[in-house]
Amino acid sequence: MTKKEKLLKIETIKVSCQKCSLADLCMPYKMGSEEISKLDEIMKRQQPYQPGQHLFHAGDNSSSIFAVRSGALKTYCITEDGDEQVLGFGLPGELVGFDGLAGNHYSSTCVALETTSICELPFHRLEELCHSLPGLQKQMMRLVGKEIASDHHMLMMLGQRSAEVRLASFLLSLSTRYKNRNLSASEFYLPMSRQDIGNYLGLAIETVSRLFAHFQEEKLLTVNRKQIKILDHAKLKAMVDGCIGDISESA
Amino acid sequence: MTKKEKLLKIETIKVSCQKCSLADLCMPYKMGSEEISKLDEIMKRQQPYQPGQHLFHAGDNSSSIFAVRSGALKTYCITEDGDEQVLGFGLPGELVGFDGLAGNHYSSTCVALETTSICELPFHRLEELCHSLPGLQKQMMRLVGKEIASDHHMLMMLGQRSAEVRLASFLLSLSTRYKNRNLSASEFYLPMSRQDIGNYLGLAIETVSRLFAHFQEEKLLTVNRKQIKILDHAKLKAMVDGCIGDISESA
DNA sequence: GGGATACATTGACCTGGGTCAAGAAAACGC
DNA sequence: GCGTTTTCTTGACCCAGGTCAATGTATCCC
Repeated sequence: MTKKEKLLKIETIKVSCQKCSLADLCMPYKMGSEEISKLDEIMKRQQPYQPGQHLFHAGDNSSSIFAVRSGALKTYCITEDGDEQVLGFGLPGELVGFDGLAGNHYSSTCVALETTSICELPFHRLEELCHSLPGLQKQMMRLVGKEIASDHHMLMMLGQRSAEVRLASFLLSLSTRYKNRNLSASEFYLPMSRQDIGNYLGLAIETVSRLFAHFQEEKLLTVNRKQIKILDHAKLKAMVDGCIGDISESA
Repeated sequence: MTKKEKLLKIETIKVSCQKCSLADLCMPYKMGSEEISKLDEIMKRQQPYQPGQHLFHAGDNSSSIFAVRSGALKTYCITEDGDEQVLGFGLPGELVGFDGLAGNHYSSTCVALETTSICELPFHRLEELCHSLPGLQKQMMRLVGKEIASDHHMLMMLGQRSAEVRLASFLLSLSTRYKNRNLSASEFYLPMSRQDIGNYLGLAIETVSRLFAHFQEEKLLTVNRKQIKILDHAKLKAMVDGCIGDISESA
């Protein structure tokens, strides 16, 4: 919301999918270079979003899928009595807005957590293109399937896992996702607040805090505000296992 | 698993999508009649599944989407330590198997709860057909979007709702779905066990039982084993509201 | 720099719903 | 029909994690 980051030099606005370092994680994955350049043509790129700025609100007419180039997003719903349920986070190379495919409007809301640059893919152009590009068609299905599998993973977490396991699983998921983006798997920055983490995992923020403290005592990791350093990946993994296959980001 | 229902006369095996009473809820929704007849051509129809018989297991090579003609399905995952998480139930006119779109295999398992007749739509044929039929393409996206929205609804339930609200919401969802199938919205049969309900809603079966008892005391409904009669739809709705928009089956 | 604001941690306490156990009532199989 | 098995209900007890409250610590903005 503030302007502190306005000075941040954004040099990523006009990069084609072809040259994008995230191509392997994103829409172009496994598509031919001719297909990718057609994809490029329909892609809209704009000024980056500022923290707190919304990509879309629940109820908005839906028109596009959004790919994250840099930064981080949060998607959530608002219940009728006004509270929020965080549905997920969007990291670079990930896509949001699939829920808009269902009808004419989004059922969720999406907001930038930090300064975030975005590539926008209009539905109707995508749809057209799907008819001529079998690779894109496949890709859309793959991504949508991944979205569904990821939701199922969360349902398992919320349905049967202890608070401890939920947080461990969340941290490992972030770790894997950063790793796939060629960032450190063991040291990373949490783009979201404790509030968001707690809400996402179905826990009170106090519980999240206490678990971080507990994990530190156990020498599993160190936390300093939003800076995480994972010390014992294996032990965290062991906590989560006997749980669920690691779905995170196997592509 | 038993054979008690084997004698049940199934007269629904060879009905075309054109004439199917569920067409408005299912894949053909809003498609032209020429499109539907092409859809019909790729549709496989088989002998009905018996209770306990599986449509697919997690890990199976994925090849099809399945539409329920009659009966009921349960989809679930198995965690590594062997317990089950119910992901949802398939009623007539609903589709399962979308999670198989992600890769080469299903990530969930699907089983018949009662004698269930099924229409099977092979992916590769669907994909081909999508290229020539824009209506089908749209429809696939719509259905997939609905699947995602429904998962999001469950995440909200598990993330923030009390046991009472979860069960009320579940019953209302069934009520709406039966109503859309021209069955009674106020009196219906639960095709799943208390175990399945509890697991699905993230509750112990004892809690489910107690809530049913409690709802009866409050004159909200009557329960007799699996037979439900809703007496005060409004009050149930009120419990759930201040919660979430009814996503059930608005199509 | 400093006061205000938002976010995070920590402690004390409490409760919703889980667990364990026993019994009732269907459904099943012969 | 009649044991057996499975499913459901009900009661007694208990604990993981929620709530409330106080304190600490960045960040913001003038």
